[in-house]
Amino acid sequence: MLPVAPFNFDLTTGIFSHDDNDIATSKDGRYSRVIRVNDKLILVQMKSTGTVDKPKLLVELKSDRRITDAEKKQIRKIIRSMFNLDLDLERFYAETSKDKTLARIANQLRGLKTPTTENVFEALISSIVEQQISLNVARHLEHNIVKAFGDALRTSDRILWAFPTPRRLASATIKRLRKLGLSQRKAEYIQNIARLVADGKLDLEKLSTENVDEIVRRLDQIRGIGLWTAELTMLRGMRKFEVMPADDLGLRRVIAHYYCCNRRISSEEARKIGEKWGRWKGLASFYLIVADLMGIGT
DNA sequence: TACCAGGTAAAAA
DNA sequence: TTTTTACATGGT
Repeated sequence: MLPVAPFNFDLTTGIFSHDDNDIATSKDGRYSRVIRVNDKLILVQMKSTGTVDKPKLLVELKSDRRITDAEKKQIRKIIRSMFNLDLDLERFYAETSKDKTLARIANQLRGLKTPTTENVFEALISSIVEQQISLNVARHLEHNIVKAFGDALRTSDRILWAFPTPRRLASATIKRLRKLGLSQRKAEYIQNIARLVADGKLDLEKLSTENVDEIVRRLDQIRGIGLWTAELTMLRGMRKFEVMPADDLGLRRVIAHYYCCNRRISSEEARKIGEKWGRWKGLASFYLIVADLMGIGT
């Protein structure tokens, strides 16, 4: 499989997958995760056989059921979309090169592509879980949800989990969700949204083809979704690279770190700083967050 | 021990 | 209309 260059496979897969992760693992240069196609769980294992500037991926599929050619094709499409393999990063770099701080960071993170969730539903539910609480706690809760309502695939040496379907979460009781550590409210939000999606009353994939303002307007009408959640969902699940979640405390902290001498800044100030990134506000934000995470560029 | 953490909706003012 | 408060839980 050929990604659009540049693409740094190890950097991209390494950020959100670790050897001890139960959803996506990265070990010895090999990235593994489970993808769901036609209700079949398929283990996808990938490794890089190219370079950042001549990227090439080797993809292996495993399942206890037969995988049809049509499904193989579908999986390749999902992989291309999950790692944004068709995204041309050179355009992002070129169009934001006037910002020397970002340019320096981008140079060090060259080839980093933002991961997109397998479907919008996953991005939305995760974002709701992450409201207000620390990322550490949120990771815990998401883990609980996946293990309670997701599906497991046994591999030779471990168990990997696929994110719950809307149908499964729609059938979850509030009591059960609360037992996982969610607040009463979040349990209600999640159950409600899962039901809307499962019943076909909310088509998130279709919504993602709309423009940003329309998506915010529509999502904002749903209980439990505000601007922050809508923006995070668009960035993580809808490939809206122009969207910057400026209300986000973590992003504001990171922007303050690189642009405002660590002074606490408001979301308005963050948005103002983000203006210089044009249609790449979201991707630029992602780069800054990763840079901060890795301790790059002071 | 309290307080904060990558918000939101509902109550109160 | 604007401001305050409750909410779950792990870390400090």
